[in-house]
Amino acid sequence: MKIPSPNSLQLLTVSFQIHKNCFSTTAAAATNTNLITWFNKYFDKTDVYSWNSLIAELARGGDSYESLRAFASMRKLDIKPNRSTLPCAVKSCSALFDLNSGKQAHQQAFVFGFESDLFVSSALIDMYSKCGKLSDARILFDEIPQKNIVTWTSLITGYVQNDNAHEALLVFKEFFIEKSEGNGEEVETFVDSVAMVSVLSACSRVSNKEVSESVHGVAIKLGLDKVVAVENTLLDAYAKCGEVSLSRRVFNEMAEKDVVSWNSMIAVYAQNGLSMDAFEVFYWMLKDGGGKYNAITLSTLLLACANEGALRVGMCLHDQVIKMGFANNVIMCTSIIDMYCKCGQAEMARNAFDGMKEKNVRSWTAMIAGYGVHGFAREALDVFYQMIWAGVKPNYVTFISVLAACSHAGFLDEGRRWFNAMSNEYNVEPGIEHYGCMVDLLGRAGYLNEAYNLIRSMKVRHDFVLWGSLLAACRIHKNVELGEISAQELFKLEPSNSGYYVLLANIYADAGRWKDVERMRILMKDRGLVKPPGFSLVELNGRVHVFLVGDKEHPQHEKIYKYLEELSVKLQELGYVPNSASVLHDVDEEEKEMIVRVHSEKLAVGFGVMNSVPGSTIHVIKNLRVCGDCHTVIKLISKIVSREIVVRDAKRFHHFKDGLCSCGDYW
DNA sequence: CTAGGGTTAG
Repeated sequence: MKIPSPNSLQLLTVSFQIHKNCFSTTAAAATNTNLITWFNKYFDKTDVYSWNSLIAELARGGDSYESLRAFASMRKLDIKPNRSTLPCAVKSCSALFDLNSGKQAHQQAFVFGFESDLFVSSALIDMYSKCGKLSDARILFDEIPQKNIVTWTSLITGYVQNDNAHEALLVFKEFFIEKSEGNGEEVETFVDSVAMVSVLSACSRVSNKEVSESVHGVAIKLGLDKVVAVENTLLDAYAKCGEVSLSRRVFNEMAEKDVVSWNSMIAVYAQNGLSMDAFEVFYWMLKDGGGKYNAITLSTLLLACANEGALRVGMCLHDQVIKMGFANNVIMCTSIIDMYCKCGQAEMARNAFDGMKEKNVRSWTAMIAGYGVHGFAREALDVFYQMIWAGVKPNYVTFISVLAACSHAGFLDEGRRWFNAMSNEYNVEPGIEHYGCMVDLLGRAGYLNEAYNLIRSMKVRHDFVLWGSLLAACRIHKNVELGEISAQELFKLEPSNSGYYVLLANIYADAGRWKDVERMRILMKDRGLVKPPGFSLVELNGRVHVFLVGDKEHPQHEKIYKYLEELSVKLQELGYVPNSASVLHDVDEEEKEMIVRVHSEKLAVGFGVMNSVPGSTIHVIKNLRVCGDCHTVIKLISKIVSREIVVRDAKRFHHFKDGLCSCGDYW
């Protein structure tokens, strides 16, 4: 689980008084009642049209299972299906991912001579590709002599949904060229908005700006660029290749926006860490969008809260989820678990998790990952064992979470065991992330050479995560030689990430190699790199307070400095000596000490202690990793003031209590 | 009485 970096330097003060603005969940019943009335009055079991209506109506209403049952009953009575019967029946098979019924329907189509009917064959192509049988879909497609746009679209969508967007685009290109060669007009009548959406969804997965732009051009030329669904997919396609501002432009230029448009824009912002923008669009949606939002809206907003660590808003959203009747929605609950974990509330996450009626792999994984970043490896592994006991098959991400949990707590033996078991017993091949966890785990335990050899022996390609983990381990275990090797790799992989230069500089500083420290400083300067400013957030009474290094903006800053001065006397009584090694040595000793003393996390903790009820837990969120000196100080503060202090940094959670930290001083 | 599409979680 990656810990997001909070982005909001503004105060996130959100009041949530919008309970009336939501989609009614009780409106659906009416259509079913109508169907039953109709059924009792007019249904003639000997009439194929009656059956068709029934099958079609059930399929439209989303009850594919009943639709298929109706088809089976009809066949039992020996009523011959006509050309309208089969497409609906096949569609229901696709919706249920029921390959066997699909094959039977295919057989029926063959028997009754509808195999080459375009409606039937399109539905069959869709059915085979949704059931993962893309090659069968392709065979069917190739056998159709006169294809129409729906046939082509079915195949294109098939490729997209089977993770081959590249091939999907090639199919579209083939179609486009074929049609353009005859005469240009034919293409215009041939491509419709559904096809356009399908092609654009392929673009969004390929995530290449030029490709998306050229398909956008095609859409404009064909006059399809003002169709809402096309615009929505286009918005997504631009976002997926990192062009958030182009997404916003598409969004702004839309004449009409539907709930998908709003949700997509909110999701784009939330996924890119622009949480405030996500909320701004949401408020705009409430005002101008008719105020109708749904489960997906809430799910994306929960992600924004998770990014910011905005617990209060997250709890309001949770409340709203319950009020709107989404509490049993698996995706929704998983978002809630994720939000609570990233807001430092592992217990609340666990409550939400235990209350779930049904869980899927992702829900289990979210809980395991959540416990992991908190350093609660025992709990994470217990959930993992329960998951296996429940018969849920762990996937690639589950094993990342399990190994990450082990690495955050230093569970070397269990980490090794699961690293081996994942491929041997569960058929999941380790990828870069799993290796990353193992490097972390070995590095933490001091097996630096073993970690180094593991990286060197890897079959998968190298990555900054691996060398980054090793570099961090070298810092802790003061290994200059391997630290230099790791840093060299990292400079090649990510030359503009200032963090690596700072880490290596700190390793040199610890070894007293000041010339090398100076060399790093000059190197950073030459490459125009600056250390991003650190800031910390504390949420208090629904307001988020932001502290920068040496902050003088916060209304209480003078009081906080005074309080920290008082604390520092007590700290020194406990034997604390300021350690400024975490500061890049570009300032003289005295100034360094000053900077360390006013690191944002110290200010945030001081503020939290001063302004909250004695005995209550303090939650702080930091955008960078917590510095060594602050870590020591916060440990001692937790003892002096008898408070539990929870700090989320860029990598994990630290639970400070009674002078100790849950990370075991390794992070 | 008939086919194909867009947004969400690790």
